Amino acid sequence: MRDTAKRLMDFAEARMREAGYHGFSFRDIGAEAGITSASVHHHFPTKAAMVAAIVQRHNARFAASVAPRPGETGREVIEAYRLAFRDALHSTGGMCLAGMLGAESGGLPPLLHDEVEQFFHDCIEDLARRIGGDDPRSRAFAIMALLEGGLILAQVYKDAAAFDHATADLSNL
Amino acid sequence: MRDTAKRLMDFAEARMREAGYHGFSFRDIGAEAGITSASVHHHFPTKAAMVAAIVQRHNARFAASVAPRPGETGREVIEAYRLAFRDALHSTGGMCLAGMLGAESGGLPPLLHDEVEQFFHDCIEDLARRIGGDDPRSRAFAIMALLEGGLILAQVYKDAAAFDHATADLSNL
DNA sequence: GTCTATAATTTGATAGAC
DNA sequence: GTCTATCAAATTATAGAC
Repeated sequence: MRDTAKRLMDFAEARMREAGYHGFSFRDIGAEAGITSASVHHHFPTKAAMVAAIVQRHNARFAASVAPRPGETGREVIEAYRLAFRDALHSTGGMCLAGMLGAESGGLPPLLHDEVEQFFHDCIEDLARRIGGDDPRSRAFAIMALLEGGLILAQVYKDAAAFDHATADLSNL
Repeated sequence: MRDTAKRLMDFAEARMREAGYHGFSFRDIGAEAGITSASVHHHFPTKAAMVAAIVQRHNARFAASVAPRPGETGREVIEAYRLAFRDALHSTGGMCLAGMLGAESGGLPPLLHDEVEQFFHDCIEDLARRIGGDDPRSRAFAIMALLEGGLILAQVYKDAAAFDHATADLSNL
């Protein structure tokens, strides 16, 4: 069933957000799902293809979680992004998937790098359109940088509060 | 000679800043230095020990590069940090070593995590003491997050200018 | 300090039975 | 869809010669 594929993606994404692309093997996540690595290959032909599917799902989910709301202010848009990152941190933990793979991108298949770049491109263009104010594009870069860096601090301190400290003043950017 | 050990550390650090802890093997960096992996083991007993030495060197170098200057203002301290990150990006490229390993820390030997946490602890305490103003500790978190996230953007876009866009307004934090 | 040789393990992946 | 069996390659690491 498609359900097993979804569970495998969930396990793999969780491990990647904690430890990166090389942080899981098909054996690892197969064991979590109760199947062998050969069976994982039935659902995904290669590791790169599996991770590509996971990144696409991640990008779509994130876009949906920050969808525009009628009458929103610039500060509300920024706060929506902050809460989207914060919710992911509190629910599944670890880094933003795109942030992790972006950091590691020097050693990843090019296909993955393109999907990761798409995530940042979409977020920054979306923010720049919606936040208003002066030089919205540079501020969009700053917002994404602060959110991603805030997740690194939470990862280092193993404490989601570090993200809150780092982003407390985000909407004044 | 100790010179070979230093060159091996340089090669390994460069690869880690681009691709993470799993982004190099002893064979890789041995080949860059013109020796075999067995010879690399003569200089460093294990990969974890080698990376631990590299992180310690990185932490010390960074601390020296942002050493206090008499009469400095808070804004000058923040700018010194920004330039330290920017110089590293322009010279050797890639992520901050501590930022990369911090992101990946869920899959690293505990010893390495401790050294990475030490880097962030030292930076944040140092910033909090020197920047002045309101709530310096939270602002220190924000500064480190923005700098680390700015490097992720530069990595994703393969363009150091992304770091400059993200951190243009850093000293107003 | 460096080499050859090799061990032990892990990994990504395939073939073919059920 | 899942299994057993297996493969080729890579990785970390060690032993011992030069």
